[in-house]
Order: sequence, then C-alpha cells, then structure tokens
Amino acid sequence: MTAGARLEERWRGILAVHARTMCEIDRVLHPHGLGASDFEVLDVLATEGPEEGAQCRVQNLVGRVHLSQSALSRLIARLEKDGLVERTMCAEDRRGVWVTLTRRGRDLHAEVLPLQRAVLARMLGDDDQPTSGAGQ
Amino acid sequence: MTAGARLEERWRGILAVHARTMCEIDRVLHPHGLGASDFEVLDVLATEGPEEGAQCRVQNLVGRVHLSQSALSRLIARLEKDGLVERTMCAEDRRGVWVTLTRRGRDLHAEVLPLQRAVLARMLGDDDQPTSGAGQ
DNA sequence: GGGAATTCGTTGCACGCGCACTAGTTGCGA
DNA sequence: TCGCAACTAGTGCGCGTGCAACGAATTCCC
Repeated sequence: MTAGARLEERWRGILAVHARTMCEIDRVLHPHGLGASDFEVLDVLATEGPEEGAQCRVQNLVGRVHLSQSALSRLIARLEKDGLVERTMCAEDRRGVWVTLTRRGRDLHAEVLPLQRAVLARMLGDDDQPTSGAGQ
Repeated sequence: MTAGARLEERWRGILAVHARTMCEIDRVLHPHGLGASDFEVLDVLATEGPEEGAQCRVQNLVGRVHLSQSALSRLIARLEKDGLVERTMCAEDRRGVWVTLTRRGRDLHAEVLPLQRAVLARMLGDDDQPTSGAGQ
C-alpha cells in the first residue's frame, strides 16, 4: 500500500522532471529549427561517429532513440530536407540506408549542444524530484 | 566536461525509463479504453476527492497534469463522452467548470489502478537507471 | 457605474507520433 | 532453382498535442 504510493510518487517526479526538461529543451532548440527528437538523433549521430563522414544505419538508430521506425524515418527525411543529414544507399545490403551527418548538421549540433547541456544542468543539477508543489 | 557527460547520461536514463514505462502503461490501459494521460487525470480526480461527487476545476487540474489547457479540455471532453466524468457549470464563477468523476469513472479507475501500479513496480522497482545498454 | 485588463475554458490549425501495411531485399531450405 | 519467411525502410491514416486566437465572465481601477 505504502509501497505503491511511494512508487506513484516517484513516477510523478519522473513525469514532472521529464515534462519540464523536455519542454525547456524544445523551447531552447526551437529558434534553431530543431525539436527535442531532432536533437536526440543528431546527438546520437555525432556521438557515434565523431569523424567526418561517419555512417549509421536507420535500423541502428531505432534502438538508440525512443521513436518508432516510422517516426524516425520521417524525422530523418525532415533532417535531410534541411540539409543536416544525408541518406545514401547501402551497397552491401540494399535494404539498408546509411545516414551521415553533413558538415552543416555537425556544426549545428556543436552549436546547440551547450544550450542543451545548460538546460540539463539547470533542470537536473539543481533538484530532480520536487516532492510536492515546490516550484511553478 | 565530465559533468556534462554525466548529466547527459542521467538524462538519457530518465528518457529511457520514461519512454518504456509510459509505453507499457499505455499498452496495459489500452484494452480498457484509456491512455496514459487519461489515467493521469482520472487518478488526480480520484485522489483529490475520494468521496462521491467530489468536484475539481479544470484550472486546478492543469497544474497537476503535464498537459496544456487545450489538451486537457479535449481530454476531459473525451472522458465525458465515455461517461467517466461530468462537466457542470460553476455557479460562483461562471467561467469555471466543475469536473466530477462519475460512478463509472471511479469504478474504472479502481479497476485499472492495480495494473498501473504493477507496471510501475516492474519498471521502477527493479532498476531505474540502466547506465549503459544493459537491457533491451 | 463603466471601460480596460485579466482569467477561464474552448476551438481552429498544423504537426509529430504510432499502428498497420506496402515495396524491395536477403537468406534459407526443399 | 524456386519459393517462402524474415527483415529494412517508407507510406497512408487517424489521433493526441501545443500554440494562438476566441468568446464569455470577472476583477480592477478610475
């Protein structure tokens, strides 16, 4: 009984932190034409292959971001339209698609990374589970 | 530098737990015609006023669930359409709207609460921050 | 008392998401 | 060699969400 309530409380804390942080990341990234999911993909791409021209399959990305394949597919299409990534056919397995970060995408990621980190520091570093109605 | 990476790691952990738990709650609740947000509202309503006929303003709900007013407004409309809540005019402040849990809504909440708690126990009770690629 | 500013809930609109399905490719066994 | 299952990525569709604008009611302040 108390254990259930404790779990509930913890869950609400996670919900609160997630909502506020996500919302803030969105707000900070929006002026740069990105959403939180967009950044997540860019970040994975930049982390996976720091060197120029590093490639990554869509399938590989699905496991690392919290999106369905369809959502990821469309998101990559938007990113490509904005010139941040490029899609190239995989010669070895013609079903697969290589996704590569363009120079522009890499630069944009480097530009907004500090902003995202600042939000994280502000939201997570301070307190991470305001138990009851602490702040607005 | 390391602090930033640590923050990033923690954030990814929160993201992962949130996504998996939320998704699982959705899956468990869906057969009962509810989504995670629906349950959240029902739960707040049931917690706020355990007694029959307890009322709550929409405005009051906005601060407790992580949704915009517009989303909440439509959600309540859906809940009302399903006969789980009722909207009545507030005589004192005619702008406001009282939201009351119906008998059916209260019963449904009592029915699915254990399911949600079970998911929470399974997702949160076990481990809450898988540092790196621990599980699928 | 009367008009401006504020608050409350709803609605028009566009967009991102997941589910189910499709098209194309590969691997395996008969 | 053929056929079938498994897999990869993309697409049609419906839906829930947030932003901005709106109408209605209230409060403030002169």
